[in-house]
Amino acid sequence: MTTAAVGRLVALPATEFDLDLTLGCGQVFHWVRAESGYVGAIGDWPLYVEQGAGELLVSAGSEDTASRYFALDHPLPEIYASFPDDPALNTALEFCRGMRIVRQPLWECTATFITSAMKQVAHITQISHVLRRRFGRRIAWEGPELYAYPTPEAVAALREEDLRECALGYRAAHLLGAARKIVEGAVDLEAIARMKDDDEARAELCKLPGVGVKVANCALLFAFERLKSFPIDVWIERVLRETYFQKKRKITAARLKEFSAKYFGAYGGYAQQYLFHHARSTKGRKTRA
DNA sequence: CTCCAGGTTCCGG
DNA sequence: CCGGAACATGGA
Repeated sequence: MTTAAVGRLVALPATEFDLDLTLGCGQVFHWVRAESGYVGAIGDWPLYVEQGAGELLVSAGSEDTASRYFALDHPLPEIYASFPDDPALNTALEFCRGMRIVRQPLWECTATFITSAMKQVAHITQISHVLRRRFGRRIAWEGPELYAYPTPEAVAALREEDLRECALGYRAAHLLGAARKIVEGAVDLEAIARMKDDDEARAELCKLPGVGVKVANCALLFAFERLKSFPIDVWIERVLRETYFQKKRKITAARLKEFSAKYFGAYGGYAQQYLFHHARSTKGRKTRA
């Protein structure tokens, strides 16, 4: 790929922004490295993006779309100041400084996390690309091949068998059922986005097959702009138990939920993602005594 | 081969 | 409310 293929680049001021962390922390799965940056789609909008010094370089004409997607308006200093002051979170913060929670398209994010159940990040990425290539719309631009995530309508029209062929396993029925409920109008993602109350939004999302509390919380955090939302997966549960509940037994899921909601505060989702990425990135490595 | 992965759903105490 | 088991697939 040449730079000419992605057109002229424009610099967006972006202090406290780390592109590698933001795209590599496991919140979004379809961006691929190209040139000195990444290419990917924001919905059906093609984009090349590159880290600059204190700025983000994006294809000309994509400034507004990119600014919103990469959440350049999130007040990171304020968010960091809101974090509880404890060693585990401080370590994660220094490791992840500049990582932002992006604003993903509603369906794309919800669907992706439906397919994420009991899957490693590498496999979630693979599934995302296969679904896009097979059932998504090809995006016209001069850069590398890009496909939009398949719409609810496109997925709803498939057979479960079509999805099983994409290595979705038992998640195929979930994704198909979710798409159909949305197409039928039984669940309205845009309406959920307008809900004031996070609990109400979560309950509505959980009406979709394949969406339980954890997947709903991921969608709320990564797409519905609910920065307090605190998804508890196997990694975070491990961190919580080992860091904040040492030696205590019989800590139920309800107890973990109650603790995390109270302890991590208004930007709990940011804290969660920093703890998550740090834990995953340092797994298996010896910690200096 | 065994174990585990950004879980959800269904079923018994 | 809580714990177990089933559910698919692939990487380590």
